[in-house]
Amino acid sequence: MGRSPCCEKAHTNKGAWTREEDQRLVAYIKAHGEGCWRSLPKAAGLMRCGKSCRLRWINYLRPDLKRGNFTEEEDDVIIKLHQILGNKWSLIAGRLPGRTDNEIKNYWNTHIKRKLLARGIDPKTHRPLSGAAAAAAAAAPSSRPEDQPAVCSSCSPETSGACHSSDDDDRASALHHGGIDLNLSISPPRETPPPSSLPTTTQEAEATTSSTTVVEWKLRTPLKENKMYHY
DNA sequence: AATGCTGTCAACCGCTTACCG
DNA sequence: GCGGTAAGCGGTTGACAGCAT
Repeated sequence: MGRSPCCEKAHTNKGAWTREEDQRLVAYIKAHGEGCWRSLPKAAGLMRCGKSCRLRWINYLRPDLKRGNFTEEEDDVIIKLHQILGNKWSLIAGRLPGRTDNEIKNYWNTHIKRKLLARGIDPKTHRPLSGAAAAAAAAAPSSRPEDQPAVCSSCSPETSGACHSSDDDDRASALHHGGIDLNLSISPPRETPPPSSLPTTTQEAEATTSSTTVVEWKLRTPLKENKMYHY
């Protein structure tokens, strides 16, 4: 006895989404809101499974998404949160308005991991690499003081990786690391960014002015911004 | 110009968790 | 409390773009 499939695979599209599919999904959600993902594809006239629709909406079409490069501040927050939370991408994403778990996960795997390794830090444990790995890292170009491990000053390198083992200690740990209040209390993720996190770039400013504008901007976005489109 | 390699990231897969009757 | 279903999550894959040779 296996799991029942999430959808009728024989009659569903897979792979990259087309512009028309995006438009259908956006139009449906704008009209009816995010409801039952399982029934949404049929209602919206999409030959996709609900999971696929949900992913497409959450990771690409949501109007409150912030596109573009991660800032140094975001990098730091991700590193600090990962040190505390581990691979809990959705929790990390919840602290970075406009960023998705998938985006952060990809960014971690492609950029931050390498950045930490270059600093001689094990991206899994956030502890300094030992032996040959450390030597190799030492030869790497980035060895500035500000590039030193994101390990709290009161933790020794030997203990930093395991110094916050208790879940009950998350809040204290958040305050403990880097001196920033990460406020890890549980709250509904993906909320609209607070006024204090107003966009700074023109594009971001445009992206927060209206949902319609953003969706239209995304659907107009050239191939470079969305290389998976096969329009 | 052609080919191979590498980096990026959207999308899929399968497992876990939450919810409901 | 139990079982079924839907949603959520994290790991992985694969297509594409750009760079190096």
